[in-house]
Formats: sequence, structure tokens, C-alpha cells
Amino acid sequence: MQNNKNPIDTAFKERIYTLIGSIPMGKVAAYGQLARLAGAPNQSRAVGRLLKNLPAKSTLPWHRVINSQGKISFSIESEKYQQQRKLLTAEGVIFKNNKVSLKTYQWLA
DNA sequence: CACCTGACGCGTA
DNA sequence: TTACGCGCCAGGT
Repeated sequence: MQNNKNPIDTAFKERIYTLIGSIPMGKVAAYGQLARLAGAPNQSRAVGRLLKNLPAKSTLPWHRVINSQGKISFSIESEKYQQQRKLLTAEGVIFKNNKVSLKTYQWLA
């Protein structure tokens, strides 16, 4: 266990993980949206870092997290882009001109 | 220690 | 609608 870790950062991380885990299949959430729900409105980049450092063994639906433009935040040429898009398409998310419908975000109030 | 980079987002032009 | 700039800030060089 890491002793002097900042409890606030740890709590933030846990909240983000919980939120991501609560995203229903076929729906998505934006980095900034999650950060906001976790109580840290200007930390969208922190959410991105969390996912980047996410251990491969994790079962979190990281692919359901995209940016506020409704697009996947990887280069359209990258393998990661293709992988994420494939996962989303497999659960019914429709892409139109590389973007998902805004309705896809409506998984919460 | 300075400087760059990035799984972001928003306001302006 | 697309293009930039700036805020934010942990990590890497």
C-alpha cells in the first residue's frame, strides 16, 4: 500500500473508475463529463491520464469514454482508434462521419 | 530545473 | 463549421 498518497487524488480516481463502470452498454460519456461528475470540472485531462495508465487487467469499459466532440480521442490512423471503434460498434453505437450521436451521451439525468 | 506533450474542453474569430 | 489559443497539470526529456 502506498502510504502518503494524497487522499483527494485517490478519491478522485476511485470516483472516475466507478463512473466509467456505470456507463451502460451502447452509451458513452465524455472525459470532461466524468471529471465534472467526480467533482473536478477542469480535470478532463486527468481522466485521460487515468485511462492511459489503466492496467491491462482492468475490466472497465474504457472504450465508452470519448471526447466532447463525440469522437474517439485517438488518431484515426492508430490501432487504438480501430479497437475502440470496433468495441463500440459491437455494442450498437453508431458512428456518423467518425462521430457518435449526441443521444449516445444520454445515460444519466 | 526548464521545456514539451497529451485518451480534454471551451470561448473566439 | 473549421481553426486557434488558453487553461489545466502529471509525466517524460
